Amino acid sequence: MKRNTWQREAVREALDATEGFISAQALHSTLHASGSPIGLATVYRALGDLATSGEADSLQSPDGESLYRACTTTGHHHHLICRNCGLTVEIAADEVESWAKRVAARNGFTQAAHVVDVFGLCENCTRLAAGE
Amino acid sequence: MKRNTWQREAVREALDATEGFISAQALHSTLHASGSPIGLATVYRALGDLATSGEADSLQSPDGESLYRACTTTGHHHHLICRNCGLTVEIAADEVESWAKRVAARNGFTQAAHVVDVFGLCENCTRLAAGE
DNA sequence: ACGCTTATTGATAATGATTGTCAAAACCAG
DNA sequence: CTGGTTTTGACAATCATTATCAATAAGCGT
Repeated sequence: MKRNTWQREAVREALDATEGFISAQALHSTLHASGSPIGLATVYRALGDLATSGEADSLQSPDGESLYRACTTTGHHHHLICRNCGLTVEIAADEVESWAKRVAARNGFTQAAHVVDVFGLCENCTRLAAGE
Repeated sequence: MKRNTWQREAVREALDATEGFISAQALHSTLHASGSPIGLATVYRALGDLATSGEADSLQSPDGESLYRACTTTGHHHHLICRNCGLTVEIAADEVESWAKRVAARNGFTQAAHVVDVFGLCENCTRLAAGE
């Protein structure tokens, strides 16, 4: 059975309160900083569970860390991420969903999961970069 | 200055000879198996260089490893990767290209790069998994 | 061909994120 | 409250990758 513990709540809340993606380590630090004695391993477990149950998104940063983010929408979706400031926009992509399925099927693949993320410079950072 | 060493050549060749993506560790093992005394650190360095110079593609596997692959096509393309045996199919995706551009533009993003990879089980591994 | 300067190598230590372990504590149904 | 399990958390273990640094070897000028 799945139990409700304050730890899991704490992780969920901390994640909700976070803008953009955050690493498990960083989230653990944040929690500690606000006085929670939660253990690191527990944060990993909680994040893993949230990701599995679809309540959180996860992706790999270019340097190999796993980053997590609270899902605002319930469905499956992808991200548009500013590589400079970390701003994240959730994007629905039915178009891509069906494409991925089609391509997988055409090649005999099953259980297709996909990683579709767009990195770029957001409007703001574009301006900054231009003026620099 | 950039020097030419047999080690770098060896890595390039081993990568060329490999179907699909391979991890640095695996490539090192392969090289060792074929009698090369090349060091692990050197394989990492060589792969990093190849990736930087655009002679190789790199991506992160879902479990955090960095995978490398010699570029066969010069153009931009994506991958369909078997998560069990590593079989890789290169897929062109004009559809996705234009989608990514459109989405980025609509949100004010510039310099959009994207990561679009589909992981699944290839025909073969699907059969194996089913019979298991 | 020779030596010299300096990039490169490679064995190993260090790092850093993540996962495994397992006894103690917490949860929830009855 | 009590019993049966799940969950926690401190810490060890793992695993990929990076840093260290003395020894080696590339490629230049001669």
